[in-house]
Amino acid sequence: METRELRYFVAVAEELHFGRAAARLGMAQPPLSRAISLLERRLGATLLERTSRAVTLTEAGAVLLREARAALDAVEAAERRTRRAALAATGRPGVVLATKAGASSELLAKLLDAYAAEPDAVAVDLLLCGIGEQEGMLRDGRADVALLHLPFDTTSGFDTEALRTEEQVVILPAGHPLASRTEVRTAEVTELPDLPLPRWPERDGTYPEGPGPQARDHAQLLQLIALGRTCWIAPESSRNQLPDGLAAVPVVDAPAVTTVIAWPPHSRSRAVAGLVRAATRL
Amino acid sequence: METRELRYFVAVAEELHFGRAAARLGMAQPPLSRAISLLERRLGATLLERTSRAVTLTEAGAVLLREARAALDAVEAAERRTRRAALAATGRPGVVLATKAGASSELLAKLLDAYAAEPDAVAVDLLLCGIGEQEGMLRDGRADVALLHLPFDTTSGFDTEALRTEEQVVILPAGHPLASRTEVRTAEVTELPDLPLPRWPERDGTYPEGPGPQARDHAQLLQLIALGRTCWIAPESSRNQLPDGLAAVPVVDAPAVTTVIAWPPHSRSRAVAGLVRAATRL
DNA sequence: TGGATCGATACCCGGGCGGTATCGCCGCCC
DNA sequence: GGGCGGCGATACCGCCCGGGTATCGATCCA
Repeated sequence: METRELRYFVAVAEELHFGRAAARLGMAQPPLSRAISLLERRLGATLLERTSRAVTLTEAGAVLLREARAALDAVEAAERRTRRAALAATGRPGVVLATKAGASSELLAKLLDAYAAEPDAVAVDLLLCGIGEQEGMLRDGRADVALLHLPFDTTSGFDTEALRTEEQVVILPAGHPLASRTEVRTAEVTELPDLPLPRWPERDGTYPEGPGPQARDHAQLLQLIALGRTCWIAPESSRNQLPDGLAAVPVVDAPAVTTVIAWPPHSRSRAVAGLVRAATRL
Repeated sequence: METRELRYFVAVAEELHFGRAAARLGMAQPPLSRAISLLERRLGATLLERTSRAVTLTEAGAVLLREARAALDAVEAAERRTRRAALAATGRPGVVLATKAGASSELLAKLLDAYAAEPDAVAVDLLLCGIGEQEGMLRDGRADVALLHLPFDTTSGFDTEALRTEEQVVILPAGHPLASRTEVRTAEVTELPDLPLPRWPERDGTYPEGPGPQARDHAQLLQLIALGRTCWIAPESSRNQLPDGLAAVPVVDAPAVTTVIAWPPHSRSRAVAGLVRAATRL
């Protein structure tokens, strides 16, 4: 199987429409139809059920869609990492660290300092990601190593080392009734009619429906809380950078957040190894 | 990048010789040379350093070799798993479980029994592997799920669930001086001049050099021990199936062996999920 | 210095991939 | 209910690219 065929199949399987898939691939519809049916013949499997009105995935098609995405990610990663390796050999070497935009910068700063102190440290390029984007970055080679936050992110398929576990707090306007409490429960926070939880943009840039205000980044969020429009549950380390006018109260039944450093399992890069070593020594 | 190019590069990188690589690929040498240099041009990276007497990998080439192998495994897995899914849809569904040939069958039997009792259980095809082969089987789709043994196997890149941890024993002829001891240390076993550890075949079928007798499988090994030609360190569960004339003595400083069930991280198969569920309930 | 080895280059050919035109099928709507 | 529109499949065509043979050029060894 060639990656071209996999790309074609993924396009059709995602669009469930040969015409649109062909447009997305920048080609005409007939050769795409042919390529798919040839693929089906070679695999000895029906991947798509077509009527002239609708295209649906078969069981085998669903399997191939999952596996093809993983395979294409691996091929893309091969290409990107090779390019980066070549660049590193003849120029400035570096390593790409993916981290959640707006996450506590304290641990990150300590990590960067500790790594910079290593004898063979190279430049660390930070890749600030939206929520849950880091895994894809690692998988397709845009990043070499990432900081993930359990249980929100999944470490599935990566090698990891746990760095720190912390409880969560709710961040409120200082004047709010709950702000004077010594602790709260999750239910009390999520059901506050006056402070609905904010809405974050999806991958496509649109916001989900709901009562909460729209927030695009960490700074906006803090502003919205200060204005008394929303509240937010966050790891307790975010207390350290809390501006005036905001209060943090422990949420006793919220799951503990574990920060882990993760890297692709076959990574043999000195830089990644160095970062991991520095991280575990923190 | 097309998988064809990756296959070409891996062949050359492994052989470090364009002629031999071309022969292995069943093609002539000139188009192979062209394909590689085209790949290098497109990547903007020198992958191989050639003199007319020797070919060596560059830094970038080494990266691509590792990544390309992983990517090709993923593509192969996509193909195999799709074929199996299609087969399962129109015939007898099944799941392939890779396990070490000659490992303790007791845990395996319990697992198979527990899974068979599940309401939607399908047939489990056993794939008996040589030492350390299971990981490759999982990676390239020849197996759907595997039983691995830490610390000998690595679970890198898979999702896992630990099933059991056990200490190790040394298996000796019953009449041997050590057989009456209540415990021994690793050094005492590995340095026995009268019972050198056996040699296992490599991937290519050849045996490493050494004093020990050659063994091909578990039965042969037990025979060799009974004959007083060798000894062997194994998990204590192997005591259960020990024939007459053999004795087992705990090795106090040998690492504990953990049996884990492992599966590819993006697996969504009902059968794999069922097996894992059954395994964790043991 | 000549031969052997090995990768690169030059040139040619055929198949496969992508394009256009068109068909066949099936809902839908007037 | 028949015409129409949307959609995937088929037919056919042209061209590019991947693979083949012949040969060159460099390097090492005798």
